[in-house]
Amino acid sequence: MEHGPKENEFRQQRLANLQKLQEMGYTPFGQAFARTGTVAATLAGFAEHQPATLAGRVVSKRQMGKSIFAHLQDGPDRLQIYVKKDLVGEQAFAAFEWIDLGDHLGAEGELFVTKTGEKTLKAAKWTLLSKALLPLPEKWHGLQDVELRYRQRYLDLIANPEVRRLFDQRTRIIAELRVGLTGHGFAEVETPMIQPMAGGAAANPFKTRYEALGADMFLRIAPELYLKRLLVGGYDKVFELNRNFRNEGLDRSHNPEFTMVEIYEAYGDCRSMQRLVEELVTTVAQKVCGSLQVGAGDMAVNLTSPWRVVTYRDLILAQAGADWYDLPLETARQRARDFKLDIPADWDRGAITHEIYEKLIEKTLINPTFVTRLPVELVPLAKACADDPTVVDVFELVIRGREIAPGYSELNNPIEQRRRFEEQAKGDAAKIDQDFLDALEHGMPPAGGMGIGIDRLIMVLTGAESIRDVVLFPQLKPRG
RNA sequence: GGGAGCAUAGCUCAGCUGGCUAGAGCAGCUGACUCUUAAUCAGCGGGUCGGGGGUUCGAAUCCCCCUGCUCCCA
Repeated sequence: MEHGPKENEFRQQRLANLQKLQEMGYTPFGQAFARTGTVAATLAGFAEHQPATLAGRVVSKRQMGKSIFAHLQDGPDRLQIYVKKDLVGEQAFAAFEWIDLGDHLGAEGELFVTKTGEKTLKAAKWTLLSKALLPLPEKWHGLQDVELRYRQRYLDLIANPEVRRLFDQRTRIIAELRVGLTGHGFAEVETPMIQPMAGGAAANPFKTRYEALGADMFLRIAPELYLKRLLVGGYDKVFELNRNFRNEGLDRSHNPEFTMVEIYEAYGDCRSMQRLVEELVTTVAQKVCGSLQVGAGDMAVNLTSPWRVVTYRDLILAQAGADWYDLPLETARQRARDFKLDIPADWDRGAITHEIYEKLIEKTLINPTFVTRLPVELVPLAKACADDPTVVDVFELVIRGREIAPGYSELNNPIEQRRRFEEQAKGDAAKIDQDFLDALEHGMPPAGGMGIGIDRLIMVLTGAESIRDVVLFPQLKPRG
C-alpha cells in the first residue's frame, strides 16, 4: 500500500509521539507482558476491588485535566481503564499524553465500577507494549468500505467487533464438527493438495510446476480419490477437513479456495451419510448458535429434525406437472419455455428437466432438504439404485436454496469405474487415474461418502449473505 | 461474458440541473477541565474529488477510456 502525503502527516505526528515516549524512558515496542487474564475473562469474572493486569489496544481516550478514561480492546471485547494523576504519578500521567489511538498498552491496578455503572480498571501503572504509526478507522461507524474491509481485514476485525464474533463462530463450528466426527469414530487424515492429476470432481484446476521432479502438477479440486484409496487400505471411517481449489469465477457463493470436509464410511451408504450430516449439523448449530433457528429475515432457516427427504422425480412432478415424464419431447420443451426458461433446441429431456430443477426448484428449498435419487447422468461417480438403473443412490442436501452437501453410495466396481473414466477422458489416456483404478481393483468395500461445503454451512449458520463474509481473506483482484 | 451502480480528507459521509477559496462529523494539533463514555468547551491544520483524456470562459459535477468494488443476469 502506498502512503499518500497526508497519511504521512498522521504518521509523522505519531513518530514524534513515539520519540517523546522514548525520551521519557518508554520502550515503544515492548516485551512479553504477563496478564491476569483476557478482557473477556476479566469481565466475566468481574469483582470489585480485585487486582488485575490487562493488555489491549487503546481505542478511545477521554482526557480531562488530571484524569483520563480510555478503552482497551482485546479481540472483540473492551474494558475501560481509568488513569488518574494522583495514582500513576506525575511522570506516567504526563507520558500518557503521547499515547495514540491504536497503541497497545498493559495496565495494572484494581477493578471498580464507575458512577455510571461501567466496569473499569483503575490503573496504578501502565506499560507501553506497541506504538501504532497509522490511525484507526472511525470509532463510531467502524470501517464500512466493503473493499477495504476485505483487503485490510485486520482493520475490519479491530473496528467491527461483530466481524470478529462471526469468525469466532466459524472457529467453533469447525472445532465442533471435528468433535462430532471423531466422536463417531472417524479418523482425520491429510491427503495431497499437490496432485499429478486433479480428480474427484469436474472443475478447472490450478496448474503449477514441481521443478525438482520436472513435472506439471495441480492443486487439488477434491480429495476424494485419495480418501477412497484409504478405504482400500483398510480405513473404515475417515474424513479430511481442508481446502480445495477451483480455477473458476468469483461470486457471493464461490471463492477459488474453499473449505470442505469429505467423509467416507466403509460398509455404509448414502443413508448412513444422511443420518450423519443431519446429526452433525443440528448438534453443531445447537452448541454454537444455541438454537436450530438460525439466520434472520431473508436468511432465516429452521434446522429442526427430521429434515425433509424428497426424490428428484417428485420435485419435478410437483413443479412441471404430473404428466411431465410422459410428455413428448417437444411438448416438454414448450412447457419449460412457458415457465420462462431459456431452452436451446438441442437439449434433451434430462437437460431440460435439470434446468427446471436448478432454476425453479432449488432456490425454493430453504429449510434442509435431502433431494434423493438423482438421474445417473448428473452424478457419474455414484452407484445406481438397486431398483432403477436410471437413477443413482445419492442425496443432495440443499439449505437456503444452495447445495451444501452431496452424499453418495460410492461406486466400488473397478470395471464400471474404468468405463466411466474412459467415457469422461474421451480417448485421452493421460487423463485417467490408473493408480486409482489399480487401487479399486484391489477391492474397495461398499461405502457411503459425503462432502460438506464448510463455507456455505457457516453462511447458513451465521446468516451471512456472502462467502466473503465468512472467509477471512477472500480472493480479490490484485491492486497496486 | 452482459447490464446497472459506486469511488470526494486517515475513517464515515454531504456537495452532482457546470459557477465564490470543495464542506460536516470523527480522528489529528493548541488550550481548559480529577467519574468520562459518540465526553464537553474555545481555537487551528488537513484534499491529485480513483487514474487518464475530452467538451467548456469555467468540471468533483457533463462525455469517452482505464482500474477496483458492489448488485443483477449468463
